[in-house]
Parts: sequence; C-alpha cells; structure tokens
Amino acid sequence: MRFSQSLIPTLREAPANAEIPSHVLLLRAGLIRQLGSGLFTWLPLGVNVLQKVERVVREELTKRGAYEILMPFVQPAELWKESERWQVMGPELLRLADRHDNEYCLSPTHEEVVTDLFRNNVSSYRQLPCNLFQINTKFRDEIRPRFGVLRSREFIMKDGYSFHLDEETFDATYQAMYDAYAAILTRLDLDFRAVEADPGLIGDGDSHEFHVLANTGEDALAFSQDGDYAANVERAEAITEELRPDSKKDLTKLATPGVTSIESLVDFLEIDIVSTVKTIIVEGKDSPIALVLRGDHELNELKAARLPNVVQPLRFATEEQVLDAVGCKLGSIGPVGLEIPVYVDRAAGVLADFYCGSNETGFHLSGVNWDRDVSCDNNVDIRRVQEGDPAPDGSGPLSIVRGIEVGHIFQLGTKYSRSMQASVQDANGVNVFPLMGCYGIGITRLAAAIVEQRHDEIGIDWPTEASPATLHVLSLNAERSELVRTTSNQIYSDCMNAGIDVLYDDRPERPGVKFADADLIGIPHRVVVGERALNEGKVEYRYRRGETSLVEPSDIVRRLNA
RNA sequence: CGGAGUGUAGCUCAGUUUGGCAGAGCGCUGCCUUCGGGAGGCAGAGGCCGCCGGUUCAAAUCCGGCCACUCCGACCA
Repeated sequence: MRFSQSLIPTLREAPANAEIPSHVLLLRAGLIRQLGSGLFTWLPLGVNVLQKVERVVREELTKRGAYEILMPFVQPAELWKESERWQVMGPELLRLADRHDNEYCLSPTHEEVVTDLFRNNVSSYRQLPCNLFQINTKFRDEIRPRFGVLRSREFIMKDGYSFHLDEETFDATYQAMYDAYAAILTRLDLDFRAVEADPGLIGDGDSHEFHVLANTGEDALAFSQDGDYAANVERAEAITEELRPDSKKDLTKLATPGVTSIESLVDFLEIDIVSTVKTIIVEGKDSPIALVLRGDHELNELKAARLPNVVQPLRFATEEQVLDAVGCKLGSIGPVGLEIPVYVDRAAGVLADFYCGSNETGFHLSGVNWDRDVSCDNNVDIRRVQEGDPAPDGSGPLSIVRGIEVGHIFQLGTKYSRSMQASVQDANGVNVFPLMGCYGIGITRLAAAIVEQRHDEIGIDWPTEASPATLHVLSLNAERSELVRTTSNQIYSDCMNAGIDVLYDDRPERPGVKFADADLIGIPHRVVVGERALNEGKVEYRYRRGETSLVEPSDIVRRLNA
C-alpha cells in the first residue's frame, strides 16, 4: 500500500467530539471517519485491520467445525413476529417498510433467520450437530451511541449458531467455541478474561462473556486473585461468611432532623456505616417491595429483578408510591413495621444492633435487631460484589477490573427452535426441537478494544495479527536521492512479492512528518531508508519501539519471515 | 427520554457579552530557502458563520422555532 495513493488522512490534533483513546487514535491515524452518530466509514488502513481480525476469527472457527454463511441484513417482520421478538424488542430494533408497505427490520442479530434456514433445510438428526456462522453488518438503534466504534449503532459482528440433538454435543460445541474465542484473543495478543455472565433476555442456560481488559471498559468484572473464579459483577454472587452476633441494645427512636441519606446519618450520629442498613422500595406486581442492604453496599439491579413479584425490568418506586406504601419520605425508610414484602440482603441480615429509618420523616431507629424487632425471613443475595469480598467458590478475595465485552456465548435452549417450529426427526422417528447455542464476537468492537488496550502517548501499538500492515517503510528525502528512491522501491516490491503487507510511505514529506505518522499508526516493523545508512549500504530496521539496527536492504524479507 | 454543552475554512478554535468589511494557527496549492523527529519566507485557494423565520438601516452576534453532534443518566447481543 502506497501512502501517497491511499487515503490515510492523519490528524495532528484530536477531533473535538472524540473522547476515549480508541476513538481519538482511530481518527487521528486515519483508519476511520465518522458519518453520523454511531455511524462510521472505515478507510483503507481500517479495513485492513478489520480483515485481519476477521481472518483470525474465521481460522479459529473453521478449524473447530463451524461453517460460514451470509444472511440478509434486512429481514421480514414475519419471522420476528413468529419468535415474538417483534413485540418484545423496543425501539433498538429499527423497523421499516418497503414500497409495498411490507414490514422489515434491520437485523441486530440473526436467530430468526438462521432458525428459518435450518427448519427449511434440515430435517434429520443425521445432519446434526450443525454449527454456522457469518460475519455481517448489524444495526442496533442504541439509545445513546458513544465511545466511537466501541458502541456504535451500525457495526460488524461475527455471529454463530449451533443446533444439537442432545446436551453432550451441545456442551462439546459450546466448549469448542469457548476455546475458539480464547484462541482468537490470544492470537491478537490481548489481556482478556472469560467470565460467567448474565444471559439477559436471550436464553437461560450457561453464558460466558469475553472481555478485553481496559480502564475505559463499560463492564466491571470480578475475579479471584488466587483461583479460577471470574464473573461479571452483575452476575457475581455475594456471599457472607460472618454470623449474626447477639443483640445488646434496645430499640430506640432517634430524632434525626434533615437526615435523608446514609452518609448524613453516619455523620450526624458519628457511627460506622457498616452498622447501618438502607431500604429501597421498588415496584412489585401486587404491591411495592422493600429491599434492605447494608449502608455501604450497592444494589445489584439484575439480582433484584429476579426476585418473585418484582416487576421486570426493575423500577424504583416514585416518591408518591413510597409515601403511599410506607408513610414517609424517601430518606427515612426502614424495614421495621413495613406492611409490604421485605427482602433482606445476606450482608444486612447478619447485622445486630443496627441503625435504619423509622418510616417516619425526621426519625431513625437504633439498636434494631432481626427477628426481635423485624422479621428476616427473606434473606437473599441482591448486592453488587465489592473489591475484597470473598469469592463464592472460596478461592480467595475478589479483585474488580474493568473490561470491554467483545464476545458472548450463550445457550439458547429450545427457545427459537420451539417458537419457530424447527424440529428434526430423531433416530426413533420422533420430532424433537434441537438445542441451540449462540456465539457472538464483535469485529469492529474488537478493533477498537485492541486500540483501547494497546496504545501510548505517541500512538497505537498493533498486535501483529491485527496490524494494518506488517511493515512500514519510510523513505526519507527520496526526491533528492536516486539511491533512496531505488532502494525503497526495491524493498517495497520484494515484500509484495514475498506476500508481506507493507505500508510504503513514499510521500514527499519531511522526515519528521513521516516519523510522527509512523508512531501514530503503530505498525510493528519499521524500515527507514535514508542516505545516512545507505552510505554504508544499509537501512535501519526497528521493531516497534525497540532498538534500531542496521541491516542489508536485501535482508528485510528474510528477517520478517523468520 | 431527562440533564448539560457545542455548532464559524479540511482540523483545532477566536469573534457573539456591547449588532457595523469573515478571523488565527495547523493543513492545502505555487515559488524560494531548508533537509533524519510535525522547518522558514513570499504569494494564493478555501466560508449558506448548522437550518428556517423574526427584529433592525444593518445579524455570525439579538429573539423564536427546528436540526445535528458530544458528554452525564436511564438502555445494551
């Protein structure tokens, strides 16, 4: 690729509307341009990266028995109505009509279409298991696109779907896909974690997410430093090892004028926050429902939403609903005397002599004890785990890091095969609904996640397998030197003939400009062709930011292939 | 959708408070000098000041409406 003839519009300054490193650097290094909110054009260098990432993904999947297909991006509404997702999904599903007024959607994912394909073409258990994938554009009308290509509306994803007659073959494929994802991220030289995940609304079985670790990640991951436990904090179980001590104090009502938060209660009474509980009222199917947490803990909304009779998705009660159900304002709620269902988090349930709201505005209670003063029958896990909490499998304290979710694998069970009547005949001639698995990995998101994890103050640091090129050749002042010109042209054509990807900076720019752009773009191998070294018959070779060495021009290809 | 902010040259941004010739730096074109880490000089090109309407002798600037983009929140295979 000749720099001068390609379209590589590098920028000296960061565009004003880019905030995070991957967005800034992909723009500055000339890999992408933004068209609109959540919509991006990929320029030549960017397309190279996508193709490299796709190649790694394809190789790891096909060697594990998955076959590539390509399904339509625009899909008829009928299929989505069959699975009922037309009704269930909100405005993130972009719907449109054609000239005949028929309804369609832009596909965010392809379960319906692949299941339809399967039922129309597979009818015997002899054809199972079947594992298909595609790499295709997706569209999700995100409420708020952000973080550049990390959360865009239109994006490229590899999505795969497998069909199975029994658990055994399903488990084997699930494990193979798990291994494929780990292999992909390993080849891309990324620091990543596979974690237990919440399957969301898609399925109900096992689910794992693959996260690239980065400070800008949207997800928090909990993992034990010593053991194998790793989970999304949304999913991580919070266990409590302490036992409840005996009560020592009497229940006492305290006047606490103006105290409406745990922080102000702690300050006002000069007490330990760990001796307090907070009570949160959420909407329930029959009546509001109270959730009790230790003062320093945070509610895990996914856990709370799974409690019986809690509405899904979780909604906090309004001030009016609280006044109606409890009889006080938001800052004075407590579990004692409530006539609505009360769920107590495990950690709150082991407290004795604690402080809480009195359900009377302006007053709190001290010396409160479970069983004696208020029932603690519904002891549940509803809090977010914190740094230092014990891992639920006993493997030591948890650390919490941030990650970018690049892959997600699910067990779909028979949800789609059943709702779309995609049955096959088993060996006994009985029609059965196959088990399905679903495996996604974001191509464009992965490209951004790489930059997010691998950059420094001067630019990107591409892993070899995702780099827009293997080698960056800079010819310095070629217009003044016949020798520089012919040598760099020779290196370029030698590499092309040897199948090595080269970005050849043949522009008539000053050396400083070329060096700065090379640092920014971040291709791992660099060869500088200039008069200085050519006087000794050599060119300068450097691996990323390592030491420079002088090598024979004719030796470049051999070195890169070594 | 709620809250905050920004829209002026390809990019970064002044100018808007107090209405009066459309600006700077970088980038781009040409010439000269320089020539291994974003050079210097000279001469240029480049604008629907987001859009529509209003006020005014006069609007980038004031008023009304709309749109786009960014950030915070709710949402998220």
